[in-house]
Amino acid sequence: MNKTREGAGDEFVMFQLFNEIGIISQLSTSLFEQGLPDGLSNSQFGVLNWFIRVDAQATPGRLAKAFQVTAGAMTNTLKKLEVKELIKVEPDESSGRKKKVTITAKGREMRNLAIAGTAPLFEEFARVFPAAKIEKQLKELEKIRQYLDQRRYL
Amino acid sequence: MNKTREGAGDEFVMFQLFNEIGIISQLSTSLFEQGLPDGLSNSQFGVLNWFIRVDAQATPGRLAKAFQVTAGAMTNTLKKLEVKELIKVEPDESSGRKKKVTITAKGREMRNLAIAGTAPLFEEFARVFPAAKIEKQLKELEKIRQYLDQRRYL
DNA sequence: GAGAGATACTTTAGCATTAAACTATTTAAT
DNA sequence: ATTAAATAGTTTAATGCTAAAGTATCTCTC
Repeated sequence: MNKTREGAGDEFVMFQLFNEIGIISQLSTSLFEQGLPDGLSNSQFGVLNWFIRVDAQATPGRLAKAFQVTAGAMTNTLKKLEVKELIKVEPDESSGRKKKVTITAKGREMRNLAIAGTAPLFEEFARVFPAAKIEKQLKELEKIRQYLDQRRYL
Repeated sequence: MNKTREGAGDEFVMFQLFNEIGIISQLSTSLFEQGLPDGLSNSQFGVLNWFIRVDAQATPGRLAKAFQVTAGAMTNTLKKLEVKELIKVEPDESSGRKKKVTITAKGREMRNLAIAGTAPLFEEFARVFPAAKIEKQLKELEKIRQYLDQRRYL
């Protein structure tokens, strides 16, 4: 969202909040990607990490929902990962329009490299920002995200 | 308690925070842009609004810093605005490599349309989220942003 | 069982962003 | 004065994202 906006207080604060969030998103993504292995983007890492943390397989649609991006965006990300052989994409037995996506051994290695490469950054943040406060922060932001997510289909 | 595990937890929370922030940034920008006048993007609005709220003129470099984007990104945004005649770009008297950017009358009108078009959204948010909490949130996020901003030049 | 509608995914066009290479101008140092 | 380095801005190539149009497949209703 955008910067300073004139207006009556309450609305303006919300505007500032989105603004701050936009900048943090940009800066943190940029910083994070510097720690990622050669050529692996934030989005791509997200997908690999999902396979380790959530489920061993998924459809493109499920992943798109998980990351709150459009199906087109996910198609794009998956294509990049497939070319690099970090994931495998197969037709789904149960339905002709679905696809089954899984992570490959090479994908797991890459994910571990990514974790290793970015760990120092997160350790640093954990030292600088008290976890208790961050957790509170996180809960509030989750509410906002949930509202936005529900709101978009209006 | 296992100290190692605890430490790992702290880092994970930070990871989640950035994740949540990324999604909110995406969703809020998308929602915000729906309220903008035809063809005006978030970034473009940001620049127009800056001229009203901060200063009547600027160099491209100053704007790039203000929005925490690269010079190339700002060049791109300014070009779009110039084509639409919402800003005017002139050579700077004082230096041959600088440029002087100002907003046009048309640009002011467009900015006002943008404010009008997006006001309902912010009113809605102000109704849903208590301003006091948002302000606290904002202050915490500002700290994180400041840290990130300082951290990036390391 | 045929047609309408929903669902899953892909493609295209357009916007944003970064990083890095490139031009041009100004400043500083020798 | 020359030359080297810093500064201001642009360009290019790559990424990400959305929205909207397009394809194919499944499901449901009549």
